[in-house]
Amino acid sequence: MGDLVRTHKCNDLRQTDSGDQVTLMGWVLRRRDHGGVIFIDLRDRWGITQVVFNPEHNAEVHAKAHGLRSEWVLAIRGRVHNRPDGMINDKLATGSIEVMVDELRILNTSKTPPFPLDEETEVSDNLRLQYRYLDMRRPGMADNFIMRHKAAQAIRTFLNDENFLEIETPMLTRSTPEGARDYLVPSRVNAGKFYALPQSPQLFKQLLMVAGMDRYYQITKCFRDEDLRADRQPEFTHVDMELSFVNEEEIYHIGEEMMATLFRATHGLEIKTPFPRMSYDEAVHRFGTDRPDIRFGLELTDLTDIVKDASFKVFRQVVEKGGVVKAINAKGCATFSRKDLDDLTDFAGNYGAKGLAWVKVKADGEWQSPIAKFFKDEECAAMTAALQAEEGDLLLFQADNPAIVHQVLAEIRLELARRLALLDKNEFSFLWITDFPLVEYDQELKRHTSVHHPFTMPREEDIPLLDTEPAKVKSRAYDMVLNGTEIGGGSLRIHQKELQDKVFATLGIDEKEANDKFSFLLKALELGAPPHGGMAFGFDRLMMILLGRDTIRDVIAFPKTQKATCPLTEAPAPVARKQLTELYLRPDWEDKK
RNA sequence: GGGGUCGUAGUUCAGUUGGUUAGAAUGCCGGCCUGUCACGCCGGAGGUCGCGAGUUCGAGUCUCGUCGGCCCCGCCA
Repeated sequence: MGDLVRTHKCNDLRQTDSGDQVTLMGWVLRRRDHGGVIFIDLRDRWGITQVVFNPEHNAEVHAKAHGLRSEWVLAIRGRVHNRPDGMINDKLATGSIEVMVDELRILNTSKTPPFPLDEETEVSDNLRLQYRYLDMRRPGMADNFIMRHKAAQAIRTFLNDENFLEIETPMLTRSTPEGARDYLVPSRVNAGKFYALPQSPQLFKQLLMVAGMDRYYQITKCFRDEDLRADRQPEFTHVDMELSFVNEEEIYHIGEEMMATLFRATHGLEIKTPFPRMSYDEAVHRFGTDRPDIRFGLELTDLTDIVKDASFKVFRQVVEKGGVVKAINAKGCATFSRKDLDDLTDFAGNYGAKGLAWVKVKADGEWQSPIAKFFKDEECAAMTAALQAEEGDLLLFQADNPAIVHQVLAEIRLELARRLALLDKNEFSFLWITDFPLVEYDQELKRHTSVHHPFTMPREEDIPLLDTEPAKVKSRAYDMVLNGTEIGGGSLRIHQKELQDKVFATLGIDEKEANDKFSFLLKALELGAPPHGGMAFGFDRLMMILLGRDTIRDVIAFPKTQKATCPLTEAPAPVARKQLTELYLRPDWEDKK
């Protein structure tokens, strides 16, 4: 750069700057060489400015500019000119001016990039991640990270103003039972012992409440060693918070105001608060899921009572075995072709459906369907009434145990919404889900497991049920759902040892194990733990929705592939044998090959 | 652990029923061009068809395996 000092960014200059001497630095976005005059679009994080090399203005600099190529890094000094009449480019914020270059310094050259840095070309994920620093130069990507920064700042400002303290918690901590698989870190100075990377700062934030910090937050990394999805990465970011001496209402209020602040800061959008609330039972009953997308209808209708005595054996036997029969009325979808229905049946199969019964409602309410013949007229009429079916509708049935019926129909409901283009990315529909069960029975483990986590407070009036019918106990937990995605959740926590012991017992964690794994928490609960509760938001998912992207990878600077590798650094990678022996690790995978 | 899909020039893709020398666009290189803004015109280079077997007179194309990307199920308190 020599003695050159940047005076402006590439989005700064306007006609009011005409005549000024300026110095810009940035990358060559495009070069238009007319043999005579040469135009370069110079790009930086802020924008684009056209710079001009004219042989009549400065022959030496013009000659040098001939050699410029894409993504070379330049410093240019020159004078701002208003563009000639009719030459104004409306597509550029700086399109009414250009900089006539007096001095050109090539700060660095560049090889031809391995893929075009425009927004249009769809480049393979592998290549993008391998050259992530180039991928991030593309305008659409750069915007994501600018917005992510703004969002984080808005959240910090809001929580600071609400008297929260940002406090860091350890990345090297201990493995705890329950939950996801841990990432483990061997200890060099403690042979045979391991740290775990945190799945969340859950226990530390509770201890911060015991410490009297009263209101804590942290925007922090969490780690879970599970298989990846479009919206799941092994390391991801939580907006984590915890409050003392609060009830649900105060926590809902904080969550709602934080979202309102966030949408104002990022989209300039006023979202409506308070958010609607729905119990877990209602959500599952009406939508088949505890994270319903309420931007559209297509709700589930329970037909179990109507078909329980029908001559259709498939439905009747399901009901006899304690299953349910539910259906969705896909309004106006009787136009679906045989292939559409076959595709939908295959789709349902992904979620455990054994089939997908369908009915097309014709004129006069007549049923066109492979199963129509199994039902009496009054049964058809009762179902038609329950589903509010009209001519032109398509009815989709699912009969099985409730878990399958709900999952299948919930997914079909979403698939129908996608096919019918009912999902508006610019609509943001928030919802609280409340009154979750505390525990559910795990058939494989033959015991109850936490729906939220083991530190969740049961509803007080349900506590006696812990001994008799744990599955009926409701918890004081809540999820925030945005457009069908769970973006956050939390609970009031247990703050008394007796109750925590009781819940551990319900989960099949005996006194020895509880003391072994959680003695530090149990001790703290006996040393003046205040009532407390909180929540955590999945920051990456939130940004993904906010930016209308289809994958969480687009809002993470250096994400992993589906196999949890990093094409850029080639992590994970082998390590030297010495490193292993230092850690008291003796690999046997070579023998196993 | 399982299902699906994709892999051809630097990039994005096409490639018929298995049949001569694997194409297009863009990018790249060279030349021309003084008002473009996805500049234009002319010319050129560029391929281990992911990898390995197999079938066949002959494989980008068919079969099997394998590696990798993506989507999904399971898993993710």
